[in-house]
Amino acid sequence: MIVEGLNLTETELKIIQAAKDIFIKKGMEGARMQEIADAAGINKALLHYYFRSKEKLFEMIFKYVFTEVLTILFEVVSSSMGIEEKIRAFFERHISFLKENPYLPGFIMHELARNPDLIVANAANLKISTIPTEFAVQIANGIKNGEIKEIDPRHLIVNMMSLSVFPFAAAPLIRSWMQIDENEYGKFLEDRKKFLPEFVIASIKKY
Amino acid sequence: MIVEGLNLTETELKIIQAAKDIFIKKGMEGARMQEIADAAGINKALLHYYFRSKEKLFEMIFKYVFTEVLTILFEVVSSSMGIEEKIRAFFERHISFLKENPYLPGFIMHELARNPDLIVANAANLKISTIPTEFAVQIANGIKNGEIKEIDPRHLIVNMMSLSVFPFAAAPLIRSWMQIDENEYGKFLEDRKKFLPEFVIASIKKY
DNA sequence: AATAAATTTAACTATTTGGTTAAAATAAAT
DNA sequence: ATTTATTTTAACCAAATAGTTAAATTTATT
Repeated sequence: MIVEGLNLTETELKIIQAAKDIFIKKGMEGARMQEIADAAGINKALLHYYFRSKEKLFEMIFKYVFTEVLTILFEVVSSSMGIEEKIRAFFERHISFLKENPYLPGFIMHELARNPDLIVANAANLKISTIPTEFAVQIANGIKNGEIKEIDPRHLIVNMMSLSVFPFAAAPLIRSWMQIDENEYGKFLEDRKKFLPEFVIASIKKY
Repeated sequence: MIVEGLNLTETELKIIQAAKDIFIKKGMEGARMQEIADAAGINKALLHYYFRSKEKLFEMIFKYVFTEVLTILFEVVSSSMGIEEKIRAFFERHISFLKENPYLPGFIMHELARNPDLIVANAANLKISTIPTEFAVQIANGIKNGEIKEIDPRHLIVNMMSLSVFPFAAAPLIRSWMQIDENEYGKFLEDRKKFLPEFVIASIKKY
């Protein structure tokens, strides 16, 4: 899974899973090696026996998580659907993914702020910039055909990301404002799966 | 400024300003007392002489920053303008504010994830939930009058926040994707001041 | 059974860091 | 000039934590 291709011991897997959870929840600086060892059901010595240092372990986890996020993120956008269908699919899938990984947005943003070079090192490999090109072309065609308004595809993509991600990154804040519990907030997020596509489509469609 | 009402020594001010900058950039756990002392141009002993502990200092800074953000955030929303005017004013002012405090969104989100109780302690005092009520009523009226579509005001507000805040919290990521420098990204954000109001208005207006 | 590999135990090192202390030095107030 | 408040110096303490080590123990391989 995480290590490209090859074989992973059961122990290595347990470590990686534990490290992923804890790093994502607490960040690189907040995470404790002892805590990771405990969560993996092993001891610190063995943890260092498998992964030399906290940094190495973190970099590996970050790389994997970062890749996973970007994949989910652009998978739909670069698919073969029509624009409206694509927008609907994006929010459906992206919000579902974030519901299962609610701490992910906060994690990535914080680690990015702490050490922006993490991207330079990772993003470079990950054909980031090339993936959404198809979508940009699609938008351009839509504009030509008169189906949609003249719009900068970059703004549109950033908007879709914003609308999808922010409510997860700011969840406790928004919940406190709305004065609802986690369960109710889950419904609110579920609502958005239907609401957001209409919101976005309405704003770019020509009448 | 930060301490309600009263007199602040020049030294106290220097400390508070330094602490604010460093806490916002590095977070509570990432910040170092030595670094704060250095940035304030004093020494650690004096820093502790004024502010007993890191926690006390942090809590004070957080409280202030949190209040500042919420104020800016809801100031426009609860003003006396019409809906469209209000939406335009919101993005104009909010994006301007964030441009001057680009690390703020990441900071607040991270600290909230780390310790959600920070809100319970702060948000309670800050009439958070009451402020945007006017806006909700305004939306409700707009719907009745047939000016705008039926829309949950909560979604609208969360959307406006998302569109405004996310590009700052995820700046390094987006910049890396767009392959542009800080200056160009500044222009992109400036663009959004005009683009976002149209985007939002188009999606809620009835035709 | 014998050998090798994986895991635990537990004590230890080194470093970082928040926080303290007491005395000396400087600046401000009277 | 004398007293008081502020600031520096610099050594120090205590706690947390990443990382190491070597021996013992368990588990898997042959």
